Amino acid sequence: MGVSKTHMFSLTQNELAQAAKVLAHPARIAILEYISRQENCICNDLVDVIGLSQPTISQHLNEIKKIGLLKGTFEGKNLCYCINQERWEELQHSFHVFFTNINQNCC
Amino acid sequence: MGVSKTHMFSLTQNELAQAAKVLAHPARIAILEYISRQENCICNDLVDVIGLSQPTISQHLNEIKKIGLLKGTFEGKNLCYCINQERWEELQHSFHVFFTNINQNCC
DNA sequence: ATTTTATATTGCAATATTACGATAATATTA
DNA sequence: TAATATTATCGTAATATTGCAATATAAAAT
Repeated sequence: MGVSKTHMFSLTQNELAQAAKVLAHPARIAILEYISRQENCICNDLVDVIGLSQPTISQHLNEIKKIGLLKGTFEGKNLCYCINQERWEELQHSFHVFFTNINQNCC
Repeated sequence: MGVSKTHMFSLTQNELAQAAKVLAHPARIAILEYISRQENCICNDLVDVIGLSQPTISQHLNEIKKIGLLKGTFEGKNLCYCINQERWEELQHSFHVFFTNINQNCC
């Protein structure tokens, strides 16, 4: 039907899937990489760098924000997006656990 | 428009996004976790375990197969799905590089 | 050869995602 | 205050994803 039956799965499974969904678009990968390269974290040239329209970039940023990966000032001019280090390491850990816990000794 | 403008991004960015997309559904996380727990890699009870219909499971398995994460026998009865260890470690490495290369010293 | 068992494919409906133009909102600058 | 610059939101169109019923396919068992 197009609706993910999230209730059938564990919280951990859903959270990992949701994080993966945010990374599941090259624009969002590119945005995260670009923000991380900025010294001063003023990211108002994101539109020019990525090459998508301003509303689209805004939408992607919102997806990234929703899982808590960005922190900083979000209002007005000269807004300042930065990677939320704690959240970032949290996700990194989740992916790491997932990848290392998979047992591959078969076949 | 609903089409990802993949041509605007690097191969690395697209590949990571594509891998993330496969992990972006709790059913596929659950499927991978279940397969990895099986000793003998005979996975014909996946439908009962996951709780989605057989066609839906088949579809999800196909998504996982498409990025080379599964190997084994794929035809007929008693088919045998297993994690492709090499591919798995390749993806693990890609995610690891992505997570560690992000510079967070800002704000 | 027919039945049984297990997976794949097709077709369709419902929902989600991606993208952008138009416009609104907010803050800075002149 | 008016003009400018920057981001957010709304509305809409196109495409993708998710899920299942129905059906097809393939191998094994009877």
